[in-house]
Amino acid sequence: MASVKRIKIKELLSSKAFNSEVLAMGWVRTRRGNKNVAFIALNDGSTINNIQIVADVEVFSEDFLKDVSTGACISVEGTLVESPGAEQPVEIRAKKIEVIGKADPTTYPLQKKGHSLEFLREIAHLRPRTNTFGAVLRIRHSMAFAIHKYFNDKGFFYIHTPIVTGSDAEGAGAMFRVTTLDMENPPRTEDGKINWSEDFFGKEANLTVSGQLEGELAALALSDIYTFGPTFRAENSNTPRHLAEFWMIEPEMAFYDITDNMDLAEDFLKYLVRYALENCKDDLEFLNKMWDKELLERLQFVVDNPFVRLTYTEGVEILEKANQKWEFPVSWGVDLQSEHERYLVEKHFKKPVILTGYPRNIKAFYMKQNDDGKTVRAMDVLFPKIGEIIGGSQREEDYDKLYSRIKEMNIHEEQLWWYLETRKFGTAPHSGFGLGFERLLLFVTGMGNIRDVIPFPRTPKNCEF
RNA sequence: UCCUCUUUAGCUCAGUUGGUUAGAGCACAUGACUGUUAAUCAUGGGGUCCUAGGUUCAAGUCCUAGAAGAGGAGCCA
Repeated sequence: MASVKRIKIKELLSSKAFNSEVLAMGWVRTRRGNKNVAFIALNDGSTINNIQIVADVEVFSEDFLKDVSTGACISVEGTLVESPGAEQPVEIRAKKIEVIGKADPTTYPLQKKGHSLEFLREIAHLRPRTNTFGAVLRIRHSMAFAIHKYFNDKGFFYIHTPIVTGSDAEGAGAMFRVTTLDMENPPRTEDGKINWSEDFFGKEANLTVSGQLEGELAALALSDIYTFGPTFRAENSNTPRHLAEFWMIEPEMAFYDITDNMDLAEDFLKYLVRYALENCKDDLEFLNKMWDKELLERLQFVVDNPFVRLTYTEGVEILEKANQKWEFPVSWGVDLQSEHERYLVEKHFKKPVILTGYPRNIKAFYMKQNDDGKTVRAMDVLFPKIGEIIGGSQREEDYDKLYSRIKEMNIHEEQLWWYLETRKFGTAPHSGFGLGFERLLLFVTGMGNIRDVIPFPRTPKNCEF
C-alpha cells in the first residue's frame, strides 16, 4: 500500500526524526480548521495522546475532507515536523490521506465531547475508542502483565485451574449450570427428576466460582503457584462492585503461615500500584483530571504507607467504642457490614487495613482453626472506597480438623475426596488469597463502577456484546 | 432481592399551580473565517415527553402497574 512503514502514534509523538516521511493509521477524533487548512486529531490507541495531522485545503478538497469525520479510520502519509502549536511536540504535514473506513457523522454515536459512562455502557462495542476506555483498557493490560511478572520473578508457577467444575463444594455462591441436555425435554429418572447421568459429563457441572481448591493441590507439589482466570457467580448482585463474570488472581503457597500470607498480599498490592504509577502515567493523569482528582494522591499513599493489621476482636472493640450510630449493631461474632469496614478504613485508620482472626462460624470450612476454638486464620484486605479487595486465609492442613468441619457444615464430602486426600498424604501448612482483578482496577483507575473496568460486563439481565 | 431516585431532541439536561405551537447547550447540516487545540461566529433541520391503563374540559406535569438505568444495602472478589 505504501512505500513507508506504518509507525504507531506513541512512537511518532516521541520521535525526533524531523522532516522524515512517515505513515500513520488510526481513527479521527476531531477535525477543525478553516478555508485554507484542516487539523485532524488522530488516535490509534497506542497512547491516549493524539497526533495532529495538518492538511492543506489546496491539496485536499473540502469535499474529500468531509469523509475525514469523527470516528473515521484513515491512513496518512506525510512529513513529520516540529509543531508550531503549543499543545503538541510534533505533527504530520499530510501528503496523502486515504479514508479506510468512513463513519457517517449523522449516525456515529460518539461525539468529540464527553459522554456519560451510562450511555457508553450501551455502546460497549465503540467505547474503547474513547479516551477514558482507552486509558482503562491499557491500564488493565498493564496490571495483568505486572501480575504475571511479579509472580514469575518470585518463582511462582501459573496454574490453569478448570473453568468447568463438577463440585459446588466451595459454597462461594450460586453457580451457572453447564449442560448439553435438551432443556425443553430433559431425560428423567424414575422419580421424575432430571437425570444428570445422561448429561455431557455424566454428572451435574457448573462454571467455577473459584480456582482455590485446585490451586491448593498444585501448591502442595510446586510450593508457590497462582491462578489468574475467569470466575462466575450467578448471584443477583446489582452493585457497582459485582460482576457475574470476573477475573480473579489466587496465589497459594506451601509453608506460608497467615503472617507470610499478609506480607505477600501487602507487597503484591503495593508492587501493582507502583507499577501502574511508573508505567501508566499518561493514562492515570487523564483519569485523575477527568474523573477522580485524588486518584494519584491515593495511589501514592498506598505505596508509601504500611497497611494496618489488626484482629477481628480488636476491630470490633474499636467499632463498639466508636461514637457512631450503626444501622447494623456490632458485637463479637457478627459478620462486619460494609459500614463497619468503611469506618475502620476511611475514618479510624485512614489507610488500608488487614483484618485477621475472624470467628470460625462466619468463615469457610477450609480456613485454619486457631487454638482458642473460636477463630480462624482468615484475612481480609480492606481498601478505601472499594472495601474488600482481597480475601484469604491460612488453610486447615490437619485432616481430622478439616473433616470434622466439613461434617459440621453439612458439606458433601464425597465431592471433596481428592481435596481431603492432600491432607492424608504429605500434608503441609499453606496459605493463599484471592484478589478480584476488577476490584483492583477500580482502585487503580479511580473508576466508580466495576462495569467500566471490564470490556464487556456481564451482570444480571445484561449479556449484550 | 430490598430501599431511594431517575426516564423529555443523537448526547447532557430545563420544563412553574395541570392550560394554547415542549425549550437550552452540545452534536449534526449549511455558510463565514490565513495555524486550529473538545477552535470560533451566524443560520437551520431535528420530539413515540419510557410503556400500558386511569383521573380531568384539558396530562410532559397528578394516580396505578410495569420496564429500563443509577445510588445505597445484602451476597462477595
